[in-house]
Amino acid sequence: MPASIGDVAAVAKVSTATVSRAIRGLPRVNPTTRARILAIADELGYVASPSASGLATGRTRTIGVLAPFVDRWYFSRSIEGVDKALRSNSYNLLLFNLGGYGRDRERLFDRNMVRKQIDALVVLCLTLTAEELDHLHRIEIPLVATGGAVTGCSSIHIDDERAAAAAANHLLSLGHRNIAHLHGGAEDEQNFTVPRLRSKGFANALLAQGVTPRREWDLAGNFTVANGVAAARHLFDSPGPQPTAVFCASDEMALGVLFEAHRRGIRVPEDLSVIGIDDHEFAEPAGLTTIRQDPVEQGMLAASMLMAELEGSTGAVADYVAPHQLIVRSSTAPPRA
Amino acid sequence: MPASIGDVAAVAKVSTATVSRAIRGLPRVNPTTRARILAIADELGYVASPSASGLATGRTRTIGVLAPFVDRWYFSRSIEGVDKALRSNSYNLLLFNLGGYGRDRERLFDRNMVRKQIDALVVLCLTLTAEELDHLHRIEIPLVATGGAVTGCSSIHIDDERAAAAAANHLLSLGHRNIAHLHGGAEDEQNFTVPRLRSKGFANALLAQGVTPRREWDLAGNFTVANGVAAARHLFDSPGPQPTAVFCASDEMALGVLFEAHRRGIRVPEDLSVIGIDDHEFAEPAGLTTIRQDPVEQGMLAASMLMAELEGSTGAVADYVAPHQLIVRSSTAPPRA
DNA sequence: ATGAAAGCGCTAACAG
DNA sequence: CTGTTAGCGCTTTCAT
Repeated sequence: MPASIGDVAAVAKVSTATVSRAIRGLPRVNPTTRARILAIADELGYVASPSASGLATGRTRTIGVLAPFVDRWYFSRSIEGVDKALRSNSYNLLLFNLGGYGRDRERLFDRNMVRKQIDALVVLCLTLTAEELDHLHRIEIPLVATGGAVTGCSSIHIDDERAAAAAANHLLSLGHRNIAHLHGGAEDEQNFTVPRLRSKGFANALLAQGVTPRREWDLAGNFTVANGVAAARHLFDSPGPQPTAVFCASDEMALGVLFEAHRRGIRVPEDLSVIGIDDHEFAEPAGLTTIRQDPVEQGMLAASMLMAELEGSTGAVADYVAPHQLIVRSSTAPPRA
Repeated sequence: MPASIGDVAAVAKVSTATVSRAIRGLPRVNPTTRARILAIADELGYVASPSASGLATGRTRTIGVLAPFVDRWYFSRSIEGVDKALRSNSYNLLLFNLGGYGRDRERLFDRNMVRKQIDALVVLCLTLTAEELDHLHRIEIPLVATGGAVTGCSSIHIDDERAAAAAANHLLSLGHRNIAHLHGGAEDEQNFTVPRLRSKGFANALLAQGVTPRREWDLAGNFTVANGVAAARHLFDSPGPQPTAVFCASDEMALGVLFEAHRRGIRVPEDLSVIGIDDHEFAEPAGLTTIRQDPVEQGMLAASMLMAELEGSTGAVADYVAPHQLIVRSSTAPPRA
């Protein structure tokens, strides 16, 4: 029922080839003819079938986004960014949600995905196995990772080590020496290099000031609020000396610490300073000091690189270190004398 | 380069028709032959081209999700739900993000979208214009809305009026009579019936107890934390009597109120009770009393209905009232005597 | 149970 | 500037 290119051609009394050229704005078609064709196409409500042109050209004008989660801050913001860039260029966004790490990656890589289905792919915060990368490269589509380095493909991300160091240095410069560390847990570290880098940046910053991180103040979370709360409970319940500050590898965890501290009457920043990384939507309302990064920008950049590459700009996809910035709010202050 | 059905057929020494049947598990193909074909297909890494089969069948095995935002709680959770259901049935998810209300809806509806591109569509929390609905129906694909009623199409959502009433009744039963109301703003109300329904449920519940909502305690937010903070500031800064409780039409706004109250030393629930709707990921960590709803379930249901309809179960797409439930935490208590 | 052949709707040379 | 002619890769009658 929907008008096909043949219908338009018939009404316009031209060949389908001409209609195709006219609609796609290709050269070598009389301006008058083009106008007439466009008018007719519009009237008939004609829109080229993606399947048909996809079959004919090998291009789907669709870019895939592979993410382990879609409902966590970094991911949903990145998707927003990717979409924003695609939207203004009439590209479609096909979402591949793993629903956690590990999950059914295999099925996704082996079959369904990426098989004449998308023209390019952006991988969000995921470390790919050599096999997966190989599979992806074999399919020969442009590829870019965001939110963390991925060996074997270009990526866009902040310098996590320096970002963590910046957070640590902020606390150190305020005079803190007893700093707890809430980082990503085992699962995250396995799937993702970021937690490791942030931990390293934190530890080195302390060491550089002659401060030795304490074993008992090293907590594992998994980047979620719930785990921030759990870690804070564990920390606050521990006997022995308490830290005067806590560095969290993500704002979500930091917010969890804030909630738990509040519940216990531990005043922030008077009794405890808290700093995170991200500048999550809730950071400003909560007065959380943090190291800001902008996943929307990163996602837009990733999509733009991919589209440029697809349009022929070889080399458009490249590594990029996104900026980060310390945002001081009210959750950090000098330790009590 | 990627193996095509012809390659498989050639190696198996059968026709492409047989390969097609074998791969898709259709009847009328010798078990032995099928096994051989499957083995060969696997070895060759053969996967049918979606464009080609899409062109031949008119089915894309892709379902679209239309949302005004992707990075807000309800939406990202709904997407997760839709995806979860699709994933287990090898359907793809094409994301149409409006990037706000109004935006470039026209372009989306007129061209790109929904044109041999998706088999069905789920619309998230969006009121469609008669024209848009007409356009969608004209394309004759199954359609279902989530998170709010949409005239002219089936939808899945909680009974917002009763949910709001439940929240109000909780406060009333605790003894509150001076209750502020933080609801959706103009833009939300225009695009979306939910805010109106929640406001109505709240007001009626109060009226039923002989309590008249006060004009000056009626604040407009837009469902975000930032606006919750802004509204709370406005409320707390106002001269005259202060309410003993505030009902927020969403948890995100309620969390904003919590943050601002905390900043000012207003104790919750001693000085002020706060209740929201949603059971946002941060509600439990923050101790926020709320009316719970589960967008993941709603999204899964929406996707399941659509897939069933596509598989031939006419009438599978239908209206459904999702459950809601009062979750009492530590942000509500009787008003001080 | 299997094959031959005709498309699905569009694009891409190649002519004219 | 425009038309002809092949496909793109898969599905689907209709035969056999």
